[in-house]
Amino acid sequence: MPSIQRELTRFQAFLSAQGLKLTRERTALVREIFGTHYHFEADELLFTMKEKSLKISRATIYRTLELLVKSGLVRRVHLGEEHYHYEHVRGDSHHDHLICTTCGTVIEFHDLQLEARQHQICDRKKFTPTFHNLQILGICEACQKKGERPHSPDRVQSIGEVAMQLRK
Amino acid sequence: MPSIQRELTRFQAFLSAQGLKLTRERTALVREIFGTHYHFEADELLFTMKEKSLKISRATIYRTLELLVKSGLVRRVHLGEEHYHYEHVRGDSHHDHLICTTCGTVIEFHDLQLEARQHQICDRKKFTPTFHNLQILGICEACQKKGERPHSPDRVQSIGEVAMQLRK
DNA sequence: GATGCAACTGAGACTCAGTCTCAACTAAGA
DNA sequence: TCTTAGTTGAGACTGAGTCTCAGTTGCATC
Repeated sequence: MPSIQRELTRFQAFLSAQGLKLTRERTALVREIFGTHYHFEADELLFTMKEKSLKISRATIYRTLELLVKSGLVRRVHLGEEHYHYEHVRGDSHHDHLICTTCGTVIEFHDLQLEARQHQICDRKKFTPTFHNLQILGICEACQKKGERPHSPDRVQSIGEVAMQLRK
Repeated sequence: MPSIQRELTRFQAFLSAQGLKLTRERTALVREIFGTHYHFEADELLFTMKEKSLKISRATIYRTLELLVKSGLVRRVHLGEEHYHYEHVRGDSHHDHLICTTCGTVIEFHDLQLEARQHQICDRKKFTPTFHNLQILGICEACQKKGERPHSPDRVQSIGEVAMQLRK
C-alpha cells in the first residue's frame, strides 16, 4: 500500500510554501492518484472521481495535476498516445519506457550504458543535452506467450500512430 | 534542389496502384513539400498554400498527408510539440532526433551501438521491439556560441512540455 | 472530344484534450 | 468569527485533426 500520507504532507508543504490551500478536492485527488494508479490519464481520473460520486470538475483536475507536477510528486509523460499521461515520481528519477502495443503494459527501465552512449553522440554533434525521451514499442512477454504477433512496423513511425491503430 | 519529379512519379505510381487519382491539389502539395521543407507541419502547409493563393482546404491537406505517409514518401513523427510533424523519407531509413530547445533546429542521427544496446535491454526484459522513438533535447552548437543557457531540466519530463514553455 | 462515374474537393460541423472565465464558495490566519 | 485571497464548477472556448456531403474533376472508355 503506497504511503499516501507522506505524499499528502509533501503536497501540503508545497502548497503552503506557495501560499496555496489544501482543499477537499485536492486531497481527494491525491488520495486517488497515490492510492491506486501508477500511470494514469487526466480523463481516467475525471471518470473515476465521478464514479465514486466525488464530483470534481475537469478544470480542477487539470489544475491539480499541474500543481502536482510543479511540486515534483507527479511527472507528465508521453506514453505514445495523443494526450498526456502522468506517473508518480519516486526516489529513482529518470527512466525510459517499453510499451506493449498489444495490451498497453508499460515497463520502465534505466540503463547507464544507454545514457552514456547518448552523451557520446551529443558530444560528437557538439550538442548539450538537457533531457531525453525514449519509448520502445513492441510485444511484452505475456502477449508473446498468448501468441500475439507484432503489428507491422513498416511505415509506422510514431507511437501515437500505433496507439491510434490499436484503438481502431 | 530536390528531385521533385521523382517523388511525383512515385506518388502517382502509388496512387494508380490503389485506383486513386493524381489531382491538381495533390500535385501542388507534393511540389510544395519536396520543393522546400524537410521537416514540416500540417498547419504550416495550410498557411504556405494560402499565401501562394493555392487554396487547398485543411481536409485535403490532412488527406494528402495520410496518402503520402501510406505511400512511404513521408513519415509522421513526434518532434516534441503537441501535434505531429512530418519529414521526407530518404534512402536511409530509421534515425533519431536531437532537438534544440532554443532555436528549434532538428539534428538527425543514427547510431548502431545505441540500437544494439536497446535490443539488449529488450532481450533482458523478454520484450520484442518493433519500433522505437528517441528525442534528445538540449542546446545546439550555434545557440551555445550565442551564449544560450539550457532551460532547467528539473521537473521537465516531456518534450511537449519544453515546447510549450518555449512558446510562452 | 464526349460521357460516365468513382474518386476528389471545400466548407463547415464535429470531436476531443486541454484551457479560460467568472460568479459563488471556502480554507485558514488574524 | 471575520476576512480575504485562493478555489471551485459550469460551461464557453481553443486548436489540431476528422467527418460529411453536395458539388467538382480525373481518367478510362467509347
